[in-house]
Amino acid sequence: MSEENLYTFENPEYRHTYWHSCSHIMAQAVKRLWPEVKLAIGPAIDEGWYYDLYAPFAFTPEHLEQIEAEMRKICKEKLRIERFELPRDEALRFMADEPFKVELINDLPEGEVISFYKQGEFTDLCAGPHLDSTGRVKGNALKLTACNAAYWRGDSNRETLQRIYGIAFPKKEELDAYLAKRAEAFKRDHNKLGRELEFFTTVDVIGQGLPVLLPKGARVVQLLQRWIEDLEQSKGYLLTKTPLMAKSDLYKISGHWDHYLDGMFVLGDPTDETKECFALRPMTCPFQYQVFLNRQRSYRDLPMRLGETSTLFRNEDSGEMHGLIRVRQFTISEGHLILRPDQLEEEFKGCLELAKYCLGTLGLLEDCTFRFSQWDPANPNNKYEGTPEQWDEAQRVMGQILDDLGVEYTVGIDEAAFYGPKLDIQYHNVFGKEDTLVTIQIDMLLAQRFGMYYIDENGEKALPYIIHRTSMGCYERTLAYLIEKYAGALPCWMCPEQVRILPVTDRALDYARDIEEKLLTQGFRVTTDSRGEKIGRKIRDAQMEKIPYMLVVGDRDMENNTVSPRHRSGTDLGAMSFDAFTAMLRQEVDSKTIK
RNA sequence: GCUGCUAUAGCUCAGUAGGUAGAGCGCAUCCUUGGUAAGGAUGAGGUCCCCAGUUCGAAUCUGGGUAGCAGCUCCA
Repeated sequence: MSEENLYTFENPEYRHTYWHSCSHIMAQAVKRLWPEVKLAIGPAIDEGWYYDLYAPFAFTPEHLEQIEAEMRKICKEKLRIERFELPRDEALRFMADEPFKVELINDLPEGEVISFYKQGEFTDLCAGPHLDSTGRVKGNALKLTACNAAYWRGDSNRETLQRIYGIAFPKKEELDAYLAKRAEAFKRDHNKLGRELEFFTTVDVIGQGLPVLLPKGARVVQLLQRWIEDLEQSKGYLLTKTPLMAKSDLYKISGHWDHYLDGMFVLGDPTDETKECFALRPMTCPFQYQVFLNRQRSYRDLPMRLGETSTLFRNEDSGEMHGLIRVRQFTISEGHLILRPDQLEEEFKGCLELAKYCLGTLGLLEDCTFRFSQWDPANPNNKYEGTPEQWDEAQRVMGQILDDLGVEYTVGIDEAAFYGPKLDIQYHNVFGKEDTLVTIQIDMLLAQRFGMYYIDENGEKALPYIIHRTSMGCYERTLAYLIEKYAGALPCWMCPEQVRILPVTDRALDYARDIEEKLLTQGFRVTTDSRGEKIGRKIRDAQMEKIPYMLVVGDRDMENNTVSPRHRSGTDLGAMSFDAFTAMLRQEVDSKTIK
């Protein structure tokens, strides 16, 4: 970074510092307006900053406007921002009226420097760094964007604070551009667009987290499912179909009863030992293992690759549901590979390549990153199965494989499954939020619990390694991200309606029906707009519904026996023969082209 | 689960200091219709989310649910 770029927004450190100073200005403004408000923490984040506050009232949009106005004043006052340090006891006395700050100071390790930043009458406990003056912040290019709840120290057992988010730029135009971009992203929100375009809906009497897939959504999921099942067949996977529920006994063997009970829908009374108790399955593993256990297996049977389009049920807390992304019932391209140790690396590689191929074909891979999710050795609760030695071994093997494959990843501590480490493929959506799309896990524990031995080449019983994996994650979530990625205009091959025929006048209706029939016969998804509306209206409606191709047919086409396709992007492809059109469409569909 | 906000026609929303409701778009019928984003007329549609309470009377006030949204916490 050259000298002149050091203090520009191009420099992430400067940007961070700028936003951090904004958070102090915001806290100062709040303190001026409502001195009784207590301060928690106020860091810079990827986009802007927030400050967590404890107030005896709830902040409203009107409050935020007042705070913004006061912030502008503070910017104009050009207060010098000065750093100073205090010994611990003085620091505690200085912050005696701020209980959260006191807790922070008390938690600082012995010998740690305790620094403060002062601007005018306001001083905050802070490690810095900061700008040198509040005058550096452009008052008319800042905006408080939201106010929400947040737990003190991220702990749901502690105080609920109010978190005010803000964003700022050096120039007003940049702020306006940012806000406009954000508004655009909201239009792509699958939860809004997916409902508008009739991919799914929710019904209050069905319940939270249980979306109804409407014909369009159901068709997309079916097409994805067929594609994945065929693909997995071509990779040597065996298809299974296992029950959606089982007696509690199964989950007791697998460990789900001990580690996942809160997340399960239990049918019956688990405390009544005289009656059978069932539970809907939250994962497929213990069911699919029964396929391996069906008979004695030889080392020659391995690798055994099992795949299943598997519907799962997880009893999420009521506040967790979100559109198609977080639901209580979902269907995943699930699978387990049962392996000899010497097959682990190659099969893991195969799983990773398959997932990358699937996400790449969908066009989602470019927005993905990889996370090596590990256990937390210091985790005080009983979240994980197995011994530290087993975990170290599983993570060592997985780390080795990832390095051998040259996968660039971040490490997520305490993100592992209860039975083993994971490679998570994280999708970053239009709002910059991330979610797991695909996960590939190594499990060195459950085989033993289920007694899944095979006979090795020496005639001895041996424990296999197991990979839990998915090809493209769960269908509902993937559909959500496809809607956002393409703003509803899905690639033609997975579109519920690929072609809409638009007769220019009623005279062309029979001709349109004729073409529709022929396209249907060839396996394309097509409808005819037979409404007595003018052609411009029909085109507008088809475009709003993001139909890939419109076939406008009128007298001219009837005379010449042609069709006049028009792509949803606006491209008019001109008159062509029916065969030429279907050949083009067939090519696009078969190659899964994205356009 | 926690905090805050929200719920009126298929959709987007207005409305009433408590007296059973409106607009635009959409939908249906008829007319119109030769070409790239809104042709016309007529009409049908509402337990104003649900259940209690207050009241002569509740869509409106109060309480409790349910669902949706934002975020936190948790997760695919």
